[in-house]
Amino acid sequence: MGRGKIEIRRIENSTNRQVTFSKRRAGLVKKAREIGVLCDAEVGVVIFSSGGKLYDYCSPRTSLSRILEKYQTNSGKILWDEKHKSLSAEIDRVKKENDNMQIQLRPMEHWRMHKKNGEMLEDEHKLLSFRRHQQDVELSGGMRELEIGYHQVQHDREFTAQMPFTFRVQPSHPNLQDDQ
Amino acid sequence: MGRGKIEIRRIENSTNRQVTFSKRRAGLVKKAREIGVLCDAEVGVVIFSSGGKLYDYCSPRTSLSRILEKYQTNSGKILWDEKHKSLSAEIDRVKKENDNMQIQLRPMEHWRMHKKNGEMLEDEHKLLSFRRHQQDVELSGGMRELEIGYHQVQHDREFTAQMPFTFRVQPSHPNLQDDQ
DNA sequence: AACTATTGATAAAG
DNA sequence: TCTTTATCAATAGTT
Repeated sequence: MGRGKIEIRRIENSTNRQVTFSKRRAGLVKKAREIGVLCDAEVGVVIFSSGGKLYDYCSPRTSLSRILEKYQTNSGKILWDEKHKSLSAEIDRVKKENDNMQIQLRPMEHWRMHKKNGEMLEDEHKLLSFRRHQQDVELSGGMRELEIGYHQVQHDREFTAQMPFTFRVQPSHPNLQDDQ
Repeated sequence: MGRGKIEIRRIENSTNRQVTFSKRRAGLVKKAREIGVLCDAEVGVVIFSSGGKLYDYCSPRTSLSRILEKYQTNSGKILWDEKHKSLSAEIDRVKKENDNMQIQLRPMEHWRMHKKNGEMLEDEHKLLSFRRHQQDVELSGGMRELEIGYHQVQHDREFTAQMPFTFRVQPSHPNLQDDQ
């Protein structure tokens, strides 16, 4: 449709190609809009010029995103394979890191439990801590080295901060079973 | 272009709409193919009929997938689908878990250094751990609950909420001041 | 960019 | 649906 018929093959003249591209791109988008309106269809168009410039059209009341979502569920094709793969790979990587840490944490977990269960009253907790601390002293034969480890293993920030080291008692104490 | 001019508005007659859709869809795809060849462009077209049927076209030597990849990098628009969102969310979640564990691990690392420094012998450590564990059992009145906690240590808050109240200890215990 | 002669697309009919 | 055909629309080449 023009002053003469043309073969459908790459236009070698760069200027002509550029001009034809502009004209036909406008035509394509117009057609896309028209079929959308006339036939109540959803249309998405993406065009890259030979220079790499991007143009696109999408029916109103939707988005390329939504159209492509529909495309995937309808066609079964996955358009995001690459991104999918890299995301999945990252998840695997981080999860492995996670597992490793969990293994390292395991020895601490029983210990940490106590702090968590909320069923131990504040006083009980203090007592237990105290007794543990004392055991540490007995075992190690001194306070100095253990203080560091003690504070850190405890892991309960508030408590650790509050626990006074000045507050030592004699080596022997009733234990809970004995109490009853 | 036809036996008469038509307004560009939804064709109410269902049959006409269907027929027009078929014709114009073919026309649109033809135009897409032509601009691709003539102008050395890449074109992707996705069409959904009002009945929800999918049609698409894509320039040869590429794929919708690749075109859309290019679309994203070029436009900066994100066409993520739901799966991607959920994958990204999972990455965030696992990474946070990771961070938490790292914080928990920190004290153990100090502790290990201790060990390396030779301030605590392996046997001493084992003994201490054992005695602590024993105390735990005594205090809580059993292992069962501990096992539960063991698996859930990571999710402190939820865990606290879930923890059954069955395993309380008696309210009265010697307090440290009284001991003396 | 506009113009316009021509071809191309297609609405309606068969 | 498919084909035909009369018309309108798109656009190649020109200015």
